[in-house]
Amino acid sequence: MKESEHKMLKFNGKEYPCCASLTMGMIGGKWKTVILFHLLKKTLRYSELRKEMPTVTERTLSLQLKALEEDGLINRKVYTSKPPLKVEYSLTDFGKTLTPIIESIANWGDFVLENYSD
Amino acid sequence: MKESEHKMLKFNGKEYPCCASLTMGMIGGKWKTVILFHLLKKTLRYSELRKEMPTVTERTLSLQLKALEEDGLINRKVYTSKPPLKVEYSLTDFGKTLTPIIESIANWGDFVLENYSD
DNA sequence: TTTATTGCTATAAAAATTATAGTAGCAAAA
DNA sequence: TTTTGCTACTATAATTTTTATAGCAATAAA
Repeated sequence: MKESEHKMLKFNGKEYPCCASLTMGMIGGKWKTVILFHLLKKTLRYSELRKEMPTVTERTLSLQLKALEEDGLINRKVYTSKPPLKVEYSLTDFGKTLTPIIESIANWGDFVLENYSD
Repeated sequence: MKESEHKMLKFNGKEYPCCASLTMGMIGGKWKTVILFHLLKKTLRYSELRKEMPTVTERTLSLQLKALEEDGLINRKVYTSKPPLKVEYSLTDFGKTLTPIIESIANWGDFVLENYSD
């Protein structure tokens, strides 16, 4: 089988070479899982997310929120059209199917800190 | 609490704002989980990995293999110093602790294809 | 009146990824 | 015997992603 004949998986108009890369295409951005991790506990406003993730730039946060929304993983709700704005982000039902993955990713981070530190 | 006072987690000389970002720092490269996914089943040579991942460039594959090695997740074994070379990559014991995460990432990709396609 | 908050966007620089081509020593095919 | 291919990569440059820094408009508090 030639390289060009490698079977590609298609989802949401994008192509992936395997099931793992499909998942990573949706949650693999540097900050996407961190966003999802915080939204797991509760709905958060833009400014609340920013406080939870002080090291991410606003541009990146905006872009990743948009990507997550486009992939149907989170909802964006605007409560007032005039300033002060109130925008809330929450997991969709589809996004909630990621819960076990996000939790195990967070737990592995804790596990590493406890067992492999220095 | 000021932004600058946000508690940072330290591991392997790098700093992360939360446990999820620590994990993603190690497996969050665009192709790292795909590499790990293939090594989960068995040890593979460089050329075998390349065949499994035809859409990744060799430079990126090399760089990500090096990063995974530096983080202690995979082993690199050279069998002959003169050409033809034989280089094998395998999971370390530490890398194997990621098994449930990598598997759930791959399974979620399959799940999405089965239940949310078109 | 100055400062802060809201949820972002504009511009430019840095970092990550991709595209393309090339290396050396050996083996098989033409 | 010349061409082609295999091994595990590296070099250079282009593109894409992420970061850094600053700024917006409306409102409210100091």
